[in-house]
Order: sequence, then structure tokens, then C-alpha cells
Amino acid sequence: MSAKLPTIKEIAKRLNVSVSTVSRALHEHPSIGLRTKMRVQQLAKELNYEPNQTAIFFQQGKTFTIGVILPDLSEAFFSSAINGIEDIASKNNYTVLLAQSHDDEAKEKEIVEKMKNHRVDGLLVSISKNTTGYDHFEMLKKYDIPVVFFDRIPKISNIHYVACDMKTGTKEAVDFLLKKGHRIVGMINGPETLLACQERLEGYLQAMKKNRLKFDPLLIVSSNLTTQSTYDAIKQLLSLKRKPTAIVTFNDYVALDAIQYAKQSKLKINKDICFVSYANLPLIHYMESSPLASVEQYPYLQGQKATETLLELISGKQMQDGNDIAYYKIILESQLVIHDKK
Amino acid sequence: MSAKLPTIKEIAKRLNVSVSTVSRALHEHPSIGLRTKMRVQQLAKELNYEPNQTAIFFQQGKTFTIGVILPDLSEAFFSSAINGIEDIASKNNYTVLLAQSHDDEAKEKEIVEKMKNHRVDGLLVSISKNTTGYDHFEMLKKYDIPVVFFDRIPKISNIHYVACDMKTGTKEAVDFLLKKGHRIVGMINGPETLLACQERLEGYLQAMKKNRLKFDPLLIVSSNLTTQSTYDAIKQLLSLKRKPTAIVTFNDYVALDAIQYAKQSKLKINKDICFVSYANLPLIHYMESSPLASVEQYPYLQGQKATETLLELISGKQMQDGNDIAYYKIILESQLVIHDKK
DNA sequence: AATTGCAACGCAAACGTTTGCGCTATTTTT
DNA sequence: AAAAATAGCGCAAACGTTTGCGTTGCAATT
Repeated sequence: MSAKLPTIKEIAKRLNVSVSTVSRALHEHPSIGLRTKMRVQQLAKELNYEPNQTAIFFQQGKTFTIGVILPDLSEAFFSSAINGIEDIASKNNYTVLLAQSHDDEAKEKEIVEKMKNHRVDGLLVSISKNTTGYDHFEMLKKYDIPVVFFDRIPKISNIHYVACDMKTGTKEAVDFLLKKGHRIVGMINGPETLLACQERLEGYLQAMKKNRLKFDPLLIVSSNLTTQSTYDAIKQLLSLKRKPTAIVTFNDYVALDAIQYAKQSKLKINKDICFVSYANLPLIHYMESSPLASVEQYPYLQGQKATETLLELISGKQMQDGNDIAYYKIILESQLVIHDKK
Repeated sequence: MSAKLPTIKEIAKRLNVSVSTVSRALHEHPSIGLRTKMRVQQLAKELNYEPNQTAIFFQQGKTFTIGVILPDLSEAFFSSAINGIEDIASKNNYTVLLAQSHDDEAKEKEIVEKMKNHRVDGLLVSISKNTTGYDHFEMLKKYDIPVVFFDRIPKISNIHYVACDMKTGTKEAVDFLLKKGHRIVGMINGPETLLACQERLEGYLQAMKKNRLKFDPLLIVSSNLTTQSTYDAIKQLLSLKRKPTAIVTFNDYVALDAIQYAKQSKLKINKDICFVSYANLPLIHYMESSPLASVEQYPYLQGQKATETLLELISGKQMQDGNDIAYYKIILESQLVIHDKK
């Protein structure tokens, strides 16, 4: 049943020319006469010839494939990001090899191995929250596989990345709450391994400083992003003597859990206690008890930008311009979006 | 900078043996002596040898890659499905090539072309809602590329697919509403190109029949899944003389839009009018104005099952057992989940 | 008429791996 | 002691494509 796919050889044989002629004819090479070029192209179309990509990949040592490693696709942020990645990639004739780390460092390492063996031309990574070592990424340099991190950036230097500026976003968010009259603002932050956490904290501190408020360390707690951990975090905040009237949460998932806990504690959302979060979920707009405002992180755009810079790195790789390696650090401005509740 | 990757040749040269010996030694071939086998494996480890997958792909005419084509990753249903797909695939040492059709038939055809050229070993497809022709899938048979459809199934025969049984699910849903005392139950269905739409309608009809209620065609309207179209649909339902007190919607996105419209029409959700939908969104549980119940479609499970059957087809392809092609039609039972509102 | 130039094409290597077949010693069988 | 079997390894082809270099024939230049 299996139809033998026509090859360049086949065409060559039928036309009594050499394979190289066929190859060149199909690539519009100047040194092929018009007549033979036409004949080749004609027959190729007739036979429905398609170049065997695996052969080309092998021959060229390039796969036109980029690997994407991210923690979990069911998080709306990432599915939105990969949306942008896929769009740009396919626009440039690249395809996307996908894998999830499920926030497991060992799995992440495995995937990197596999991607390397697959000879992907480059890698897009949002690291697992549990990753502490980065050797598996360092190693890729030896193989000339460029890596661009996005959103979840490790705290090391000498890497390319694109991310949102969480510092100014957070600053705006805290500012917003202070202007609304809140004086005690708590924060549920995330895992310290992430650069974004540090930035959130810095933004918080800057906003406090700017408004000449003293910093109370007790108001900063952290969650490892599980529901239970978030419950613990908000419980701790609510048990304080200086109880916060507003809370900035690490992301919307944390916000939702925190809000649920607060509700069960008989607190009125957006009256007794307000929340501001980061926009991971488009659906938050459909909800009643939701954060007052969100710091938009533009996942789709981040995906696009990350892919564009990766493709640039890939094509730049050819012209080995010495060792003047500059590292891309692309920062998108995040923006506070105030939800218009009716 | 680019480290030359060690090859089988390199190992052979260093050990003064032939490449075939090295290859066999690494594959535990019986006809290689223990001594040389050990020497080869040792050196391979030392040099950090990794087989060049592109070469293997080329040589074997297999890529250990499956292509996945779906409409839009940002729909939670699909991101959850691909989650299951990726998990099963990676467990079987396959990788996932991803592409989105964005519900565009032309794009879908392009993607199929590309996947074919990439020599994917098989294809997993959820068709675009705008796809009406199926030649691009038919063509794949000639190339021996198996296809398994999931969730969004075209209305043609001779295909493999896995899907949820929407008929019984819908029946349960309508039953549920009738038991709650509703007598006029409307339905906002989706694009007719999808098999699932037909099943939903059948389920509706069966439930009505079973409860000896007469069928009012005016109560069935349809949306093309855009917000505007859904608004039009619900508007039509609400303008009926026999106005429904409960509505079954095609999916949660439609439900949310419909609910929003109803709210703006000063209707109290779950009092004046009730909704039952299909569980595309995990987040629905966090909302106040949400459907009373959902028909769970198990996207993760569907993804898993679809991948498993595809892998089976791929490995079964080897042993060409004649033409006794049986078509897999895997039906998962859907289940009505009643939301526990506090 | 001899030289140069160029257009148009072919040869063959290379990419890394697998695998059927053949070869040589050594061992086992008669 | 001769014949047969076997263990252990090498040869070389094959997969489809690209590409540097060589070769031809013919036209243009001296």
C-alpha cells in the first residue's frame, strides 16, 4: 500500500540527467539551463515530489525545529505564550517541539538531553520552579545550541532572556493600593529561585519607600504555588496584629486560592480585604470575587519576542563573529490593568 | 567554539575497529565479543557519545515524532488535552510537533503538508470548526501516516477517533434539568460540521422523548462560538414566547457569554434562568454565576487515549497484516458533574 | 588560428547510522 | 586428522540531499 515517495534520484533517472542537476534545478541555481530547469520542475510537480526533510536535516545538520520547555501547559499563561511562539515559528518555517517539565528538575534535565539529541536549532525555556542547578543549560553552549529564557528566568548571568519588568508593575500595583487608602499592604510571593520574585519584592519596597511608609517584614510571606501553601500564607497574614487590608499575590492562581480562603474566613472581598494580582488568567474578568487590578504580563507577546530573538540567534550563529557575545535582555513593560467592576 | 560531537566513526578509529562493530556493540548485538563490547561502551561514555538522531531518523525513515494539529491552544480544553498527549508521547520516547490551525481550513492544510514533509510517524488532529473538505487527511493514507482524530471529529467514516459520548452526557444534562422542574429547556448548539453537535442534539431529543415532552424546534439555536454569535443566539431564545427557564450551551465559553448577556438583561442566574454546559474550563468552580452543572469531557484522558491508539497504529504499521483495516472508535463516557454551590 | 571565457552539466564525496553478507580464526564435531 | 560449526569482526551498500570541483562544448576574444 505504501506509495514509494519520489526522490531526486528518480527524477534524475527519468530525465537522464544527474542528481546534482535536479537538485540545482529545484533550487533555482543559476548554472542550470532554462530548458532542463523547466523539465525538472515540471516532472517534479507531476510526480508530486516533496523533498525528504529528514535527509535534509541530516545533511545540513539543521532541523528547522525549536524546542520549547515549560512547566505546565494547562497554566493559561503558558498556553498563551506557546501560542505566540508557535505563530512566529511557523511564520518563519520553523516547527515547535514541545515538552513539559511539570516543575520537576530531573524531568527538565531529561528533556534537555532529548532536545539536544533531536538536534533542535534552539531552545526556548521557562524553567521549573524547583530547578536549582543550571548545568544542563550551560552544557548546550558547547553544542552551539542557543537558549532563550522567558518569563521564568533563572538567577544567573550570561543568558538571553525576555521577561516582563515585574518591578515597575509591582510598584504600580502597590501604589494603586496606597492611593486607594490602604496602609497595610501584604504580599504573597512565590519561590525564591525565580528572578521575578525578587523583582516583585523590590517593586514593593520601592513603592513603600516612595510613599514614606516603613517596611514591615511580617507582611511578606511566600507560597510554593500549591493551594495548601497559599492557604498557609494567607492564614499567616490574617493572623497578624497589623492585619493587611490589601494583598498583592504572586499570580492569579494564588489569588484565587487566597480569595477562597478569605471568603471562608467570612471576609468580604473588595471590602474587608482587597487583592491585586498578576494576569495569568483571561477568565478573571468573568468573576465577581476577583482581584481589583492585575499586572498584565503579555504572555503572547513574550512568546513572540522570545521566539524572534531565538531565531535571530540561530541565524546569527552562522557568521561566527568572534567572541563578542552580547546577551539579549529584553524587558517588556508590564502594565497595571484596573478591572472595571460593574 | 562549537565542539565537534563524537561519532561512531570516531570511536571506531580510536579503538581500531570498524564502525559496524561499534554500532553493534552499542546495541548489545550478540555477535560482539565481551571485551570489545566493554571497550566500546567505555569509550562511548568517556567521549560523551550521543547518537545523532537526525542520522537515525534519516536512515530508518522514522522520526519518533508525532504531529498534533488543533485549533487553538489557548482554549483550556486543548491545552489540557495536549498535556495528556505530551505525557504519553514522552513516556514512549516520542516527541510532539505542535501546530495550531486557528480554525482556518487553509492553514490546516498547510500544516498537514508540513507535517508530512517532516515525516512525522503519525498525526493527532482536532479539526478546525471551519473545515469542510477532508482530502488533506485522505491523502495521508497514501503515505502510510496514520491519523487519529480526537474531540473535534469530522463527519466522515473510515477514520480512527477518540471522543466523548456527548449523547448520553447531554441526555443526563437535560434529564437533570427536567428533574429540577424545568419544562422549557433551550439549547445553544455549535457548528454543524462537528459530530459532537449532532450528538448533543440527539441526546437532547432522547431526553425529551423519554420524559414524554414534545419537541419545540424554536428552542434549538446555534452559535459559531464567537461572543457576538452567542449573544445573538441567547437573544433569540429570550425573545421567545415560550421562553426557556434553562439552557444547555455548547461549551463553557458559550455559557459565559450567554450568562453575561442574561445578566445584562437583568435576569438572575440560577434563579430566573439556569445553565448547564460542558466542562472546558477548570476555573468555572471559582465563579459565582456559573452553570449549575457541566458535562465533563476529560480532555487530558482524551489526549492520552488518542496518543495511545496512535502509537499502536504506528507500531502496527510494521506488520502489514493485509488489508483488514479496522477503525478505532474509542468512546469515553462523559459524565455530568453537578456543581456544589455554597 | 590559437586562446580565453563561460554556460551547462556531471562526478563524487560527505553527513552518521544500520545491516546483510562475507571472511577468518578458533573451537567443536565426526 | 579432517570436516563442520561457530564466534567475532570487517566490508560496503544504502538512506536522500547538497556542493565543491571538474569536465565538456561552444562562443567570444585576441
